[in-house]
Amino acid sequence: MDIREIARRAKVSTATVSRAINRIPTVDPQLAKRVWKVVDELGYYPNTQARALVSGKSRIFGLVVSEITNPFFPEIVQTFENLAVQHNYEILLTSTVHDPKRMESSVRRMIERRVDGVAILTFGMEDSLLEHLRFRNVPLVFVDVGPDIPGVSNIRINYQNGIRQAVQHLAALRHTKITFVAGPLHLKSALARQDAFKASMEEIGLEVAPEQIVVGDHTMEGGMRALDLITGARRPTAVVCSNDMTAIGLMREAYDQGINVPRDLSVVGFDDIRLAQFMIPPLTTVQMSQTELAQIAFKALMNDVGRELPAQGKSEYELNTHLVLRRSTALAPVHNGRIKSQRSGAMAKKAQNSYE
Amino acid sequence: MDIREIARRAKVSTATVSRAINRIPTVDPQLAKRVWKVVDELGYYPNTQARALVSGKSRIFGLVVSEITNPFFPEIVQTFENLAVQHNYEILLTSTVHDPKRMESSVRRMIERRVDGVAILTFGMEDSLLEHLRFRNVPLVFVDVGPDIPGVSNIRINYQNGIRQAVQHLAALRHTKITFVAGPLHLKSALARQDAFKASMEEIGLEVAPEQIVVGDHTMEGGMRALDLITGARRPTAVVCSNDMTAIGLMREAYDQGINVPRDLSVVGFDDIRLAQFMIPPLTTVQMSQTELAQIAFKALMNDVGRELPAQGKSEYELNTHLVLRRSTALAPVHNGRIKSQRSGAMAKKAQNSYE
DNA sequence: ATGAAAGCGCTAACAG
DNA sequence: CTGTTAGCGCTTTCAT
Repeated sequence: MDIREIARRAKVSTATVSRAINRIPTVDPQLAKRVWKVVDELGYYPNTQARALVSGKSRIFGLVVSEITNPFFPEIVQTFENLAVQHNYEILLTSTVHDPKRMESSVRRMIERRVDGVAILTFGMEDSLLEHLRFRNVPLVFVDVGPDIPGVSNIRINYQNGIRQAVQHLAALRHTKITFVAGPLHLKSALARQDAFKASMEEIGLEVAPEQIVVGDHTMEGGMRALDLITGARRPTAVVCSNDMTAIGLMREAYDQGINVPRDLSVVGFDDIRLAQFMIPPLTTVQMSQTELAQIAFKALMNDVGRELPAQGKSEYELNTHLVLRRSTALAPVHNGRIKSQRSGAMAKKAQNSYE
Repeated sequence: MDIREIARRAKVSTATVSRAINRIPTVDPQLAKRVWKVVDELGYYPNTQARALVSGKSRIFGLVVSEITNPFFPEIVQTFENLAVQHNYEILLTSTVHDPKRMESSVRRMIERRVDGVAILTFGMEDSLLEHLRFRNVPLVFVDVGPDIPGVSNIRINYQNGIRQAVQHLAALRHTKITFVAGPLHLKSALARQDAFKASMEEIGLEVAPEQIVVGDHTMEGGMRALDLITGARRPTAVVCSNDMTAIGLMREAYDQGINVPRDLSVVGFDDIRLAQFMIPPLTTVQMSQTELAQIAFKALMNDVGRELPAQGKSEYELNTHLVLRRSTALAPVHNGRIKSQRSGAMAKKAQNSYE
């Protein structure tokens, strides 16, 4: 069943069917109705491949993520998909699973399907691959790691704001020995978070000794291992993690070792994945809205689509971050005498979102 | 840049280029090499849309889920994607977000893109929509809810095995008042789990009073609400949840109310989403392997693809379930006297996977 | 306002 | 073994 059959049955030309279906206003309402009637009766659906072939537009946006199973992404993918449906786009989702081969095949698949744009959320991509995409004038949007190339949109995350709030919150609770569990430092995003932490500490005159930074890997397992790294001789009373997964793993290990969060150890995460609020205790964390991120990325792509020229200047977008108070932080325990330390839980509950 | 340009530069016909690219063995190695050289030099990628148009195969599999953000799905999507890459397929991921309109648009998009098969993981789909797909002879695979129609593959989940193990585990820990938090009962999968629970209780002579079944909605929020429903007059000492999200919400609420899991209340989940092991305490749950599920679904689709006839008989697949012991269950507290009750944690740790 | 026909990039007969 | 050519299903000039 194709457009010709519809044309035959509606006794019009294929051109008219095409026009009717595409709601071109110049077609006679009578004819249009006749066409739609046949279309509905036969349950005809236009062939997108054929349309794409002739129009040169696939109406597909590529979405490259590191791993779909990373809780950070599903929210983004869902929002992106919602937007895609609204605008009659499809998404081509690929994951690199931290494998250069997969990254390469990702790009190849995008090109072969002739995507109209690609959002890269993988925290890092080889330049040579990028070239293949740029070469074909595919609109691109990067988060955080975008190169400074015209025609490429970048979403800059303001890590500093949220992390400063986290550090100051901890300081206000009288913590002075605050450790940071970093992510893999070859990732710009991980490095930026670490830098933001150092800067925030210095701002308020707190020194950051080398042992106050331990390197994790942004996984829950890494978070579990990280706890042992920080519970050495000079154990901190608070720890800021480079992402929520790390914080979750760390809290889980703390539980195993009988360390009570937040009484013995305050924990702050980063990202605010949906799960954070369901942790025990609910995780205080720096929010970087996944919904907003997806919206910005989609908008950036839509904005570049249809532009003929390689898009004159690069576009920059910014996404802010801020602390969300929950219950994984408390007043620093009093050093000697083990006085019954207070939990900030109740307070935090009332003050929730006070930084928003 | 198209196949003609390659042909021109390699001084062969387009047919030869096509053959070379598709690795048809009959082409002269000399020519093939010449073709590949040009292809690499120009960075040529065949246009999938054109290929699909002429071959009638899109090499796209549709994947319909309820919500991408439901932690149950990412693992499935990732596995499905891995398999897809291996077999040179793409996945078209759509979510119904529990909205009939979205469900409908899902099907429409699948058909418009001419997918070669669809895996439906939404726990329920309207028959009329199904018809559109069947009408076009699109291979279909359902989980659990599949209709008994020839040409449709079904993956049947054996809920009974896992839930029986859960109930018997609890009984062995001397629990007699065990409550079940069901999911939305209009879902076959939720109903089947509830039935399995009832049957398992009866098998060992434990009665299930009406108040021992409360209805949740398979969300964390629902799990939180469920706790209040069960902590009435005759509070149970153990609760089995219809899915892990419910269990996670319930544990979170228990924490808020000062109810200690597992000392005061044993909790068992269902699904074994990855998060379960990172809960505090790690959640004992019935595993229904998401990886296996995805593999079976993919295989079912691959198996039906290329078949000319509407696939003679329907294919049935089965997926088993089993209990994974972790640390959210313990000996039932002694009723009077509040004797220091033992945690089964340590035991469970050693006995882990004993049911596998 | 409508129709005839060219052509998007590729594959697959068919001929040679 | 290679080339010529006819479509795949649709959109879009260009005539009418």
